[in-house]
Amino acid sequence: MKTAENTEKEAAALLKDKKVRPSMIRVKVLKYLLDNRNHPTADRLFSALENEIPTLSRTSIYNTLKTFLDEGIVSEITIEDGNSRYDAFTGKHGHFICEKCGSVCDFDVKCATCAPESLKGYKINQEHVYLRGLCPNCIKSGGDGNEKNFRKKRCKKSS
Amino acid sequence: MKTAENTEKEAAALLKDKKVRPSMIRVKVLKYLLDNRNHPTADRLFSALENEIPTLSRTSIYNTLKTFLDEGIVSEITIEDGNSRYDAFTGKHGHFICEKCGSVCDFDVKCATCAPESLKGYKINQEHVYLRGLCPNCIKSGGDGNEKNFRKKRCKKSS
DNA sequence: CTCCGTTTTTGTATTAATTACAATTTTGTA
DNA sequence: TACAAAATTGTAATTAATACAAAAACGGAG
Ligand SMILES: [Mn+2]
Ligand SMILES: [Mn+2]
Ligand SMILES: [Zn+2]
Ligand SMILES: [Zn+2]
Repeated sequence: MKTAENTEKEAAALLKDKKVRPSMIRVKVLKYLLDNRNHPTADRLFSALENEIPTLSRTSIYNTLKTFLDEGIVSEITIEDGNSRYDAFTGKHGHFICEKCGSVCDFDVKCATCAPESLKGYKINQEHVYLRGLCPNCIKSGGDGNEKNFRKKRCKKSS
Repeated sequence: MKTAENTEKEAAALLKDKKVRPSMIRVKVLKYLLDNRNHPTADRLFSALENEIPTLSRTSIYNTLKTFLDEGIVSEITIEDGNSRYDAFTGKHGHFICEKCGSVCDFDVKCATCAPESLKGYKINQEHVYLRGLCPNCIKSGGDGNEKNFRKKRCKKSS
């Protein structure tokens, strides 16, 4: 089975592999992302780790994520405006966001969108497929999914 | 041919169709989006229209866009974090953003991503396909597309 | 181990997009 | 024309993200 120690070592190894010094913060951030495929925001990462690392600062989270992005260790999910989320799972997949509860989950993208011929001459670095809608939980708990205005609200906490 | 007056009428008709009162601001915003398929930000819309409507306020742009979103008249493109863009072209298509110059262009999405079976029980309202990379212009003008750190900068003006 | 330059982390201030909200203006209609 | 409803505006507030410089931790040479 996969123990906590295991993912910690896995994270450290992954970082060394990419020539990123495996500092405590970096390892813990990457471990969190490997253990929790919940596509956290920077703020959620901070909240999740501030107990474990009492001196942690938000700036460190942003610095760490920027390093990871530059090295291709994580990808940024901009499915929601003004709240970037991060993903360390590198396999090709799409993201679904529930417009009511804000949770983001993965799904398989079957047919590649593949570079269309109308983009000849363009260099394509990343491909993202995003779906928006309602998750089963939110469908159950009222709301037929046709309400207007279930748009993003400005709220610090989001899952 | 399509005259300026024509798109103005077209915009007004589209609004009436959706039971949205075709006020001057609403018509001009929608007309701009129909005439210019450049996926403007709220700020770009404001800049484009403030001459024509000297009393215009940014809040009105935001209000207008919110109304349009609620009525499904435009869609929001969150391809870039912290800078929503808007699109009045409702046909199914994907968006490419150049990571260097920030321009956004359309492309045809051939094969539908279509609701995957792993999302049974989910209600899907929207589908977005985003590509990121370099446009031909930016490839020409130096930069092989493999630089690190050509990520978003905080800058008011972006095309 | 100690010294010293490099890297990482932190704290604070700043930027900028978006929202909240109340006041004002405009509009449609009786 | 008169009045209620809707649209527009201005200002203040919120908040994610960045800039930047100071402090701390690290790591190799001697
Ligand atoms: Mn994912
Ligand atoms: Mn488009
Ligand atoms: Zn939900
Ligand atoms: Zn470009």
